[in-house]
Amino acid sequence: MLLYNSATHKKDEFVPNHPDIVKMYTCGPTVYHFAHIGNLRSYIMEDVLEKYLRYVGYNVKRVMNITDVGHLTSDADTGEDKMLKGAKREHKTVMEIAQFYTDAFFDDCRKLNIKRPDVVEPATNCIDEYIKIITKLLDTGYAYQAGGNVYFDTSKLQQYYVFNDHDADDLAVGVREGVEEDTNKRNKNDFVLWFTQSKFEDQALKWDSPWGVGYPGWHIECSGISMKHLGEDLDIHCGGIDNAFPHHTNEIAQSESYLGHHWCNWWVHVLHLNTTSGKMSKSSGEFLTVSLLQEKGYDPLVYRLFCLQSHYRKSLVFSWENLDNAAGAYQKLIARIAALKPGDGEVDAEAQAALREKFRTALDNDLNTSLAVTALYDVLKYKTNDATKLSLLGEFDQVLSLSLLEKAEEKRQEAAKTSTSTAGGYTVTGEGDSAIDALVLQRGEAKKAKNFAEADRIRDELKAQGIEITDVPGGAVWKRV
RNA sequence: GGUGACAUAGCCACGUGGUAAGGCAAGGGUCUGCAAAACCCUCAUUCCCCGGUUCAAAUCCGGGUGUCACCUCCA
Repeated sequence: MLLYNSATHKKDEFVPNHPDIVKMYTCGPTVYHFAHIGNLRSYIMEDVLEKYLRYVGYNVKRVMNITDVGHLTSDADTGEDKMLKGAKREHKTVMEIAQFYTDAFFDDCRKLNIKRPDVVEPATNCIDEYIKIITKLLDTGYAYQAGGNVYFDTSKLQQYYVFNDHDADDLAVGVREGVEEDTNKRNKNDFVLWFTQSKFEDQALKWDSPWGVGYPGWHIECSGISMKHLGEDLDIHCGGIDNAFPHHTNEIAQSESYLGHHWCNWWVHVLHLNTTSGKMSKSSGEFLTVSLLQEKGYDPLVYRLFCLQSHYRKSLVFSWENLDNAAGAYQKLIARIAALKPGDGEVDAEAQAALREKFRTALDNDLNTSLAVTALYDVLKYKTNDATKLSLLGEFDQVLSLSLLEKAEEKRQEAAKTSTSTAGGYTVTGEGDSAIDALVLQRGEAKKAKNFAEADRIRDELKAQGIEITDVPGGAVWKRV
């Protein structure tokens, strides 16, 4: 498959380092607050990538970190630890905050059918790894101590900027006011590998190290965790586009300096979800969470479909109108699948191969999920039996994870879970409530007598109770909506 | 200021040189007392603008304009 690589700025044919396994690393959440749906867009798209790799036959080992320490609100030495900030806000300990929001994150993932990575590793579990790496970087001259901290020396590198052509001097311009310069740094881009106790007042998370009691910098975490679980090389490293610089740039710097050789082959960056007024963030505008979508009556999978209809390398604009668009599409899609008959015919291998080809061609081209969704409609429209269609839809959904067959089955069962009352040749089908059946029968009588005012009155009355009546030949069907 | 993207119908969106996918919405029809649902049909002579290359350009090149992101915590 062709997969765009931020490091080469083009689509390259994906070939893993080892034929039997794809090593994939994903930057996980900083668990100081709920994830917003923009955060989750990245995880949805990465989930599709992982599942597609498995679908085409690769074994995948995927590792994700949980940032529960060391991620500062500023890249200088003066920022506040995000975890500590979250803990202060909610009057809890850092570990309580981490646990709570880690659980919340995976709960959101579950709702969006995002598979849990094979390895999920909190940053605080790997302190020894970081110390090992930092020690060697100091020994080999890639790092230095200053002001109690350990810094990575970017001037020791041949090429620091990997993803874009920044000029070091450009970085000075446009730096936001209020960010204090860290005078310990020898070079503007140097970053902290290890903070010492000077950063701590009375918080619990600190570890002993050769350079004093302290805690690790943010960037060292991903390098350490990746190497711990995936070894000295990596096929794919993914994350949000904002991580490209400085986070991933710094990861490459420290990892390759430590290893002495090339580290990761593919860098996959997912673009942001924006609102109509700009970038989505936790601090401004509506804080859009999966729970909020649910409160507003949306199935979280509607949001997944919304993301899949776009491409991961295009920024996507969220609006309620756009989400409604996806909601309508999802509902119709499920209804059409529910109308297919499971036992209808033998699976037609020839038809299957033709349709499968379209699906694979789409995803083989840098994960074109929009066309992969179109492939679902191609299946529904194709002139073949329902058994073939259902088998293909189920197969494609291994990758797309829209719960197509499950939702369709639910819909079928809902339709089957009904009772009927009959009077005068008029059959009422409902959810088993004789009082409501009686009213609907009354409406049938009124209709028969051409008393449409009365018929509509009863329909309105039931509608006020959240009950919807649909006329069918020889009777009516009612359900709670 | 630097860097990198993007610009296709009312909306979302595919398309990477050979007569503009798909979805949502909308309109018309079948059905219905009316609705709803379902099904059928319709819906961009044109792809931000101006030049150029070519037998052929939404696609390539040059120049504009606009939007967004990153450079600074953020997925």
